[in-house]
Parts: sequence; structure tokens; C-alpha cells
Amino acid sequence: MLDIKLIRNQTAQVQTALAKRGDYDLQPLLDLDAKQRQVEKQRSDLQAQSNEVGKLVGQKIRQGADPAGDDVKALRASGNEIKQTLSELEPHERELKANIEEILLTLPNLPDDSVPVGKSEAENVEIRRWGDELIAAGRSSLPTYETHYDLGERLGIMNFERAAKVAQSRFVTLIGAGAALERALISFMLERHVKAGYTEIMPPILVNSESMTGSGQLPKFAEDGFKCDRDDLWLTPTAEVPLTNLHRDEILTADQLPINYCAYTPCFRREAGSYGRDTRGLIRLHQFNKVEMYKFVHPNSSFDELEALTRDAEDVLQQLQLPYRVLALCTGDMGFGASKTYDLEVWLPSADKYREISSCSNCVDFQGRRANIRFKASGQKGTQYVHTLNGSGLAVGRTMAAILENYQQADGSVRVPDILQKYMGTETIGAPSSESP
RNA sequence: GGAGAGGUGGCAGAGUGGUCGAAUGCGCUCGACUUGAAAUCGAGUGUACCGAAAGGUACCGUGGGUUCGAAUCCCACCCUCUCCGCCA
Repeated sequence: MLDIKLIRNQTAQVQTALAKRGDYDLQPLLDLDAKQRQVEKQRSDLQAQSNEVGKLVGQKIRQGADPAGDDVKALRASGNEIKQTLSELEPHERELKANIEEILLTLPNLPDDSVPVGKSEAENVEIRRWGDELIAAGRSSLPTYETHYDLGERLGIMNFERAAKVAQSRFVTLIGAGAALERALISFMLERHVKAGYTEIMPPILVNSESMTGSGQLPKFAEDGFKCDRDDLWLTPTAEVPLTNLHRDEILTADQLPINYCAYTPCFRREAGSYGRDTRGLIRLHQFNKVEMYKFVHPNSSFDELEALTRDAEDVLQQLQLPYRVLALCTGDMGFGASKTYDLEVWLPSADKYREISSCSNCVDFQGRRANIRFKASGQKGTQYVHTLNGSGLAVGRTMAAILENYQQADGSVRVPDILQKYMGTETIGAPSSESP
């Protein structure tokens, strides 16, 4: 959520920044704001009068006045009169506030000045690449690449048809080494992040609407979520939701910051509006696993923390020896709550291109304000909103896809990345002798 | 799901219609005493909005209501705890 004071006092700057992301007219909001403040002033003045009358009545009665006498009666009448006016102002003010809130909740975050301006993903800017030589080496050793889903089904480690029978399309069942590889990846990633100073969290993965609003999924993106209607509970689309809301409505102390969390959770997305895209394989599923990193930080350090967060995600890919590149997302491609985002894209040889595998964002105070998460510096007056960051570290299913494709061998088997071998207890998946049901 | 109890400031805990944003204790901050510390004593110690300031307004789980006046009375909801049932 944007700061209404900022919108009020620096309208032109906000307008310019928002224009980089789309078409937003702030005038209706400013009109409502002015009206609301005026009504609030009226109401609070009246309230003061009313309190005065109340006090007087109390005083008189305590001094022995007849509670039914004319003196008190007159006061009661004037109290009633004030109350009459108040009863008209109050709902009006409430409505104005609700309208303002409603608009504020639908405005996206302001892009940082360093974010490239652009309309679509075509205008994202490549920042760096890692592992070009691995791509070249792969190309020279294998003439063609099997897709991860053909490979997975051939080896009997994943099954889409049966998953569709059990649930729907866009689900997968992992079998044997497939399931083990997924689990190995989760363990490896979590252990890596814990070593790097993140505290492991296992949060609820059903969350209420307030939580979905706090992190920015609601009210605008209700269509993307799976909802349990009877309970006001949603299946988390990302661990970012429960992690943000862990500290909702809290006032932290400055010395608690930064707080670094990591969490493995399943994630659930309807993928509304993506019919026909990535219909096969592990790339776009309604349910997938993700290890998420999350930071609550001091406003002064959030952009440094974004660099650190991105490096943490990159380290996972480097340890897995998977080629990738880092993109700075342009204003048109960034998520709703982000002020600046780096995407990591992993190399998928069967498609001969890079695909998103991680997204690392600095939301600055956007979620802090929505979820009311503040901190207080000792000796300082007042509170400030914390800055929050989130990053995938990594999307597990997509990592599995990248491993299967990049590590496939001429004999049709897949070599297990060195770092995962101790988790898997094996060096190869689908060795010629292996059988599957 | 059934029966009962309860939700007050960082914590504990008073407060059942009026001057209560809220006693008291603990904690915390600053100061005094001390070579230093402990102990003791003194002062302070919630959040947000409006206002240049003085000051005003709101908040005692949440939302409504009664009243000149609500932490206190009424209604609804949420949450927590205990017992029973069910259950990994």
C-alpha cells in the first residue's frame, strides 16, 4: 500500500512513478482524501463538545443536582442534539475512509528509480550470466535434448496422466527417484539457507483473507487463488503470504532487524489466464513446491539486502551447476508489490532458452504498511514501517526440470548433481538396469 | 461438534455507568546515591489521526447498539483455555 501522505504531498512524483506501470488517475483519491479530512475535523470537534456535555452532567449530578431537574435536562437535550449531527457524520466518514482504503489497496508499488522502464518482459534487462561454458559443453556432448517431461515419464519418475485422474490437469505425481529428487532438493536448499543465516519456518499453508491482503494478493488477485469458501481460508500461492503475516500488527525493535526466514511450502495457483501455456511438464502446475527466502529489514539497508538475497538464490544454482542469467525486471513486468525485482532464469536445453526459476523482490514498505509491521528505534520517537523482501530459493519443480534436462546423458539416464548425491544416495537416475511400475 | 470459563498497556493484574488511556506490581529508560555494582530513592515509560502550537479525537478481542456519558450494560462475531466427543 502506498502512503496517502506521500500521494497527498508529492502527487506529481507519485503520478509519474505510477505511470511507468500503467494508467492510474489519483484525482478521485485525492478528492476523497480532502473530503474525509474535512469530515473528520468536523466530527472530532463535535465529539469534543459532546464529551464536554457528558462531563458537565456528571459534575452536576455529583454536586447534588437533581438528575431529572431542568439543568440536567437541558444538558441532556444539547447532548442529544450533538449526537444527532454526529450520527449523520459518522457513517459518512466511515464510508469515505473505506473508499480511500479500497483505492489504496489496488494501487501497485512505486518502481525504484533504478528499475528499467518498459511495457513487457521483452524490455527486461540482462544483468549477468553464469555457466555459459556449461551450456557449450552440453551442446557438444549431446546432439539433441529430451524434454524433462518426456524423460521423466520414460524413466517412470513422474506421471501426469494419473495425477490428472486423481486431481486435474496441471498436477504431477512424482515416483521413486523423482519423489526422492524433489525431497533432496528441498533439503539441500533449506540446509543451504539455514547455514547462510536464515531461520527455517514451517508456516500454515492455509491463510485467511487478512493475510492475503497483507502481502498483496487481495483484493486485486482473488481470481488467482484457491479458496476454501466455508472457512475464509486460502491455499497459499507462495510462502511469502504466511511469512509476511507472521509479524502482522507487530512493532519490532530495531535491533531485531534484519529477520531472515526461509520456508519450504507447497504453493497453489489457479493459473487463470494461462490456458494453453506450458501445458506439459513441471513448469506451470496448480500445485508446486517452493523454498522461499524472506527478509524483514531496516529501510536503510533494503536495497543492499536485495543484492544479498539474489546472490543467495544464485548460489543454489551455482552449487547445482545449472547455467542461469539474472534479469532486472522492467516496470511493466514487475509484480504488484515490488519496488525492484531480479528474476533468475535457468537454462533449459530442450527449449534452447532460459526460464524463470526465481524472483527476488524488494517491496520496501509496501507490505509493511498493508500488514502494519513496524519497528521502533531505541531512543527515537514514533515507529517506522519495516521493509520486506522475498525471493524464491528456488522453485523446486522447475529446478528438477532443469536438472533432468541439463544432466541427461547419452544413454538416456540422468546424472545426479554432485551436491545432491549425498541426499539421494545415488549418482544416477534411470541407470539402464532400473525398472519402474 | 457439545458444555463451561475468559479476552484490559511489554508482562502480571485491578477496574461492573461519570473526572478511566486506565490503579498497583514487575520490566524498561533517564537521573541521584556508590570507587564500581547491587539495593534504595526520584522522574519517565502505548499506538494512530487532526493541529504551526496549545490542544483535540479515537483505541480496553472485532463490529454494532443502549445512554448526556461505556473498559464497565445489550446483541452478533472472532480468538484462547478447560472438560466431553472425534481424530493424525
